Amino acid sequence: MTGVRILIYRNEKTMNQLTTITHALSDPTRIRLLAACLDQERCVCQLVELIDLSNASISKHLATLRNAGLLESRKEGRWVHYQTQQSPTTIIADALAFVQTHALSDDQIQSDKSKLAEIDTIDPCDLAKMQRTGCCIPTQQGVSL
Amino acid sequence: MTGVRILIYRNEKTMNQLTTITHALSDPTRIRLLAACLDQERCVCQLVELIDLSNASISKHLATLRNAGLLESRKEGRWVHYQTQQSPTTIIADALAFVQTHALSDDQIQSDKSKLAEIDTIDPCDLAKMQRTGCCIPTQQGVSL
DNA sequence: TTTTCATTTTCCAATGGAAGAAAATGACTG
DNA sequence: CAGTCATTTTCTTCCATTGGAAAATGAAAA
Repeated sequence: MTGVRILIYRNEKTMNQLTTITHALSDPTRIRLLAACLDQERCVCQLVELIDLSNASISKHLATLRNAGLLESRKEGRWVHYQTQQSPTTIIADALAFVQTHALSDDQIQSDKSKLAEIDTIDPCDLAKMQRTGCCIPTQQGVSL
Repeated sequence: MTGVRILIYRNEKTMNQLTTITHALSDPTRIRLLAACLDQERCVCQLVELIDLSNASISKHLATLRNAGLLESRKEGRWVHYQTQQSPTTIIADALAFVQTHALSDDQIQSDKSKLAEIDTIDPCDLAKMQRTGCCIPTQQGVSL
């Protein structure tokens, strides 16, 4: 058989997906949220605790990241858990790698890491209650946060 | 000497640079401009010819890409030539590679490639004159564009 | 079933980005 | 120097995005 068919993929939605992803990555709050979910799953109330914005705003930022395909969410009762896309296409994998490579040296992201370590020591139910009531919850190590 | 100093770079401007770059990449017109400059230097009038927007808009988009560090410009008399950053930092190199890898399969970018090949056959002075006067310039192969 | 509650959506005000027209720049040309 | 001209900047308008408050959702708990 002579002659070679070269198949060239032309995808008219490539641009759309590309700019949806870069737009999702163009906001510092969303970079912080993504970085917070890079190494482990986080529930919304943990992310609200991390970042000083209303839960409505955090929720919208998370939706933007999920719609771009960078995060995925899992519902467990009343709680929603977010983590980075576990079945990434190459473009998503590359975008996540880009953030992983270039965001972690940022001071804010570093201090977020520390605060997340603290947040991890608190029962999410207590976290949510604190956010609801605006009060601190006493823990074994004293009063948290 | 015992003890190891581990130097951790903490850069408070990392986030700023990261989002400046991703914001520059979050617009289809800017992706097209960047893609057009990936393989060779282009002057503004060539890019205006490629994309159906005012020269003012093109100029502003190019400035955004240059301010992000993705493009660099070279002035030659009244003409300004743009090309991709020739001394890229790692984040810039990664961003350019991201576009190179994921934008080229887009239909619009593909047809831009074809049109750029046509544009390359035209003397930039004629191009500028066409844009000035709104008239076509006859060429050896007939009437261009 | 009614209440509680974590999260999302809706609504509105404020901000930011993108577009073109026209003025301004800065450099060649006569 | 005056004129021409490629490009950039300014100005204004329009549309998209962000943020919080409050209503809506939907799932557990009482």
